[in-house]
Amino acid sequence: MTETAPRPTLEAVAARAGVSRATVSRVVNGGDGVRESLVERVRQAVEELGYVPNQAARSLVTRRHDAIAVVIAEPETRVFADPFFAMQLRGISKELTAHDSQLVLLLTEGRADHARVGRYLAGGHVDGALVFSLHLDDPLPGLIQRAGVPTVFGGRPSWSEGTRATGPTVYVDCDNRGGAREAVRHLVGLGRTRIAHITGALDQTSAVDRLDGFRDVMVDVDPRLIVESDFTPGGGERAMRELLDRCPDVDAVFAANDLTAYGAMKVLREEGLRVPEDVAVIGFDDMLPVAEQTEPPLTTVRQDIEEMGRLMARLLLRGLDRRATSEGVGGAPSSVILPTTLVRRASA
Amino acid sequence: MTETAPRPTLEAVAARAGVSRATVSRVVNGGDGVRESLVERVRQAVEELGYVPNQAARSLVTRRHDAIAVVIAEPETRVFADPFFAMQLRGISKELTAHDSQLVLLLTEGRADHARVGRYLAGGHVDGALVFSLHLDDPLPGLIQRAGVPTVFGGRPSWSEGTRATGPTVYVDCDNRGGAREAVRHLVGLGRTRIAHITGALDQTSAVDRLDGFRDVMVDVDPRLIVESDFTPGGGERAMRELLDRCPDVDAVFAANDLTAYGAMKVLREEGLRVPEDVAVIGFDDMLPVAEQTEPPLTTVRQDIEEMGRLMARLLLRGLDRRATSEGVGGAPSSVILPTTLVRRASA
DNA sequence: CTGAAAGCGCTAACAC
DNA sequence: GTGTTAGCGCTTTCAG
Repeated sequence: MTETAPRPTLEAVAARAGVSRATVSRVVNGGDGVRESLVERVRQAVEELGYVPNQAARSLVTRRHDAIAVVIAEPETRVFADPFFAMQLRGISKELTAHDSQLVLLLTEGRADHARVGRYLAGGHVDGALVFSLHLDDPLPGLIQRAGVPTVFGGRPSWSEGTRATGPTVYVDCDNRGGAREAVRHLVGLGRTRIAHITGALDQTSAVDRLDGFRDVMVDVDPRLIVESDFTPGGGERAMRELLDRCPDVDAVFAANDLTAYGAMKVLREEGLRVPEDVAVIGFDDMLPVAEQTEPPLTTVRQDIEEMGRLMARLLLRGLDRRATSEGVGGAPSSVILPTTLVRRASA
Repeated sequence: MTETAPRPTLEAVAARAGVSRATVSRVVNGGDGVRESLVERVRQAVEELGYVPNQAARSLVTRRHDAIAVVIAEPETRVFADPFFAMQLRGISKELTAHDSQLVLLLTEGRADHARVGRYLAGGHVDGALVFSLHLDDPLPGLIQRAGVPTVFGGRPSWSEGTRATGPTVYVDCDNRGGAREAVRHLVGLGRTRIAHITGALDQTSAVDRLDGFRDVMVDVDPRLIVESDFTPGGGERAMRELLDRCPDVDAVFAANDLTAYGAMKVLREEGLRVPEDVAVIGFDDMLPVAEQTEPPLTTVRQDIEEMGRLMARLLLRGLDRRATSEGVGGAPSSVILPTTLVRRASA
């Protein structure tokens, strides 16, 4: 705890530099159209006084805040289970920093918080929002779009197919379906014939898309080879047990993510089955702390999570800049699907 | 991307309710000292117009922002390796929400960002800061304190012993030393005699404190039983190998955190040693996704990370409120050390 | 208990 | 180029 000192104002700088407030303002905001000698004098005054612009005063007139909100709605679980959001946040943070914008983090837990977030966003405190819409039935994304705040979503929202009244939905995601296909094809290329899939939580589009990718390749798959799970290690364990029970002849597993694969491998080991000799295992995400630590190291589908975060921010900022300048130069930003790559390690 | 609608102002509400701006302002900010009937009328007008106060305008005059910054300085690694920060953030977020404050997240990577963060904090954009000072030599915490922003630190800062010119340093931490002692005593109670310690990164006070706790109990420990590591699973593996090499007779390991314990157990298994029969293992943190998933489940020292976050926020807010009202009621807030508890599972 | 009036610090037209 | 002049939307004395 320390004391707050009074801050010098534009006025003070102007006085010290012997110019008008307007001139100081111009210099502070880029300084074009001001004589070089004056620019220098103002700069010096700013320096000497330790002047820092008052953001509140500036926002009041510009109606910009140089701040964007990141909304993460997660009733509990996943935010902690894997470092997914931390990485995404880092990507977002980097991009915002480069753009001199601040990151306002809004974490919600349950409906009680929805109203609060809606109000905040509608309140015009931020220039835009980055929202992670994890569950199909989450009302929050809708609320947010209705709030009239420029928004980019992380992960394909469930309604992404159509166009809402408010305009096209912009989102960033990785190629879940294509990545899944590549993983399964790899398993097929290995000569495996009884290839199973442990799904993610099917109320999230990423899980649905990965399942679709699996089906794309395994067209007439024995339905018993698909077992529903939830993206967690514990879920992976339960699913693997069930799978082994239903189909003892399974010789490969494509797990919806690395954590699930980890759980599955644990069960496989307990059952005395060797990976990959008896059962090949492949994950999704390439969450380093997990994928490199399994035994054997996990073959998996990599998505560049940090880049996804960076891209979300970039898309949003670009949209904001566009509307700020000549409305409509270059067309509205559209969604981006990032490619995935198969990372071969030892498990498949 | 959507369009931003014009927002109703206080003026509009006043007109609609047939009162003055001042009255509306009073109602919006608590409404004491206003006749009940008017309060009602204003409330209704607010409702009908969907009025939301303009925070910038308000801040301009009140000089408060109802926002606090969370600064996380982490050159790379740990932020992702474990869900530590995610949990802490959730705790912070909950407390801030209850206090109607916003969370501005500042992630830094390296010195380049220090200036930026320093400027931001000094710029008076937020009412206070919550800072995670992870490394002993990090210049950022000092910078921040100098910026004159009320601050609470997460984890004991290295200089916590003395009092800085700016006043006492307030921080929240768990009882690393006591927790370590308890863990080691437990091992002793199990009849183990060759008890080793794999340290955390010793440029962090938490690692140093846990090591001290270990030493408190193992006063004349064979120095070969202490091996330095870095809080990561890979580090834990390397350390365990070295340990086994130096002291094949080791019969217990106290690892500086769960991730390290995980790495150590992996090596133990590879070497054909049973846990806990041959070597008992105990961790620190009780990071559920890790501790419950190891084989066998990990005995560990639990710290309530979310509560630490909540407490940091509470301490900061309390300090702010105090100075806002009658300066100095109840004395300056002081640091808090949260207790730890030993969670017995199967590994020790 | 309520209203009128004076800014908070800054930007953006518009003059000079 | 540079200064002057209006506010941005809100809170807060100060009268009434």
